[in-house]
Amino acid sequence: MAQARARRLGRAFYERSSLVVAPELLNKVIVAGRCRGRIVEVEAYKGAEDPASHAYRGRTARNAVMFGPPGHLYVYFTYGMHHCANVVTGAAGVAEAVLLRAVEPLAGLDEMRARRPAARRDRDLANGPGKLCAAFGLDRDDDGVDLVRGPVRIVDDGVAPPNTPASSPRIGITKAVDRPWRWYVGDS
DNA sequence: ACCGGGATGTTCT
DNA sequence: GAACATCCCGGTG
Repeated sequence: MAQARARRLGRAFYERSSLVVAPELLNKVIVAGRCRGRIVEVEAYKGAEDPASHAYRGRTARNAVMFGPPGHLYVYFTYGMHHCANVVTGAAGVAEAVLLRAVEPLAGLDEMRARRPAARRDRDLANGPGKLCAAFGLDRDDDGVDLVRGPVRIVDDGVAPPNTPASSPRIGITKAVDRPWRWYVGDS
């Protein structure tokens, strides 16, 4: 079926609370080079009010991008092996971000398979925060890239977010585990 | 299918 | 020195 032309999200989209931006990122498309994927799972983190956030105890070298202007990528390295990618939201100086937890591959699957040899099925290429960074080739070099003007981008291709996205507590954290700040596309 | 443990190195206490 | 916004493999049922 015909699809509206993809349009890059503007700065204003990101300059809002992570709790608002997170569910709206569902069904948007992340693009890096030839690779494209539909965002199907996200989590919100809110610096000062959120003990689970990297920014909770203030600015450090690692989390500096979270304190910068919205619409940039915050990429960090963890567990000695994996990278995770976040979309920085909120005004400059407000350390909020949305973790990209899962993406459904749309294009560039050959590149993704080459970078994710452990994935047995295509659906396993990017269904996790570390996996999607590997599949799309995101690493520390992408920390701070501008999603509005830079090489990695997030676009709206005409597929609306779910009207009532499924939500649940966040995953893989040990603090503030009760907050239902994870959203996902139900049938994915 | 589900569960348990090990890998691996940066960051912060 | 501990914790970590994770992933993979090999066990068992």
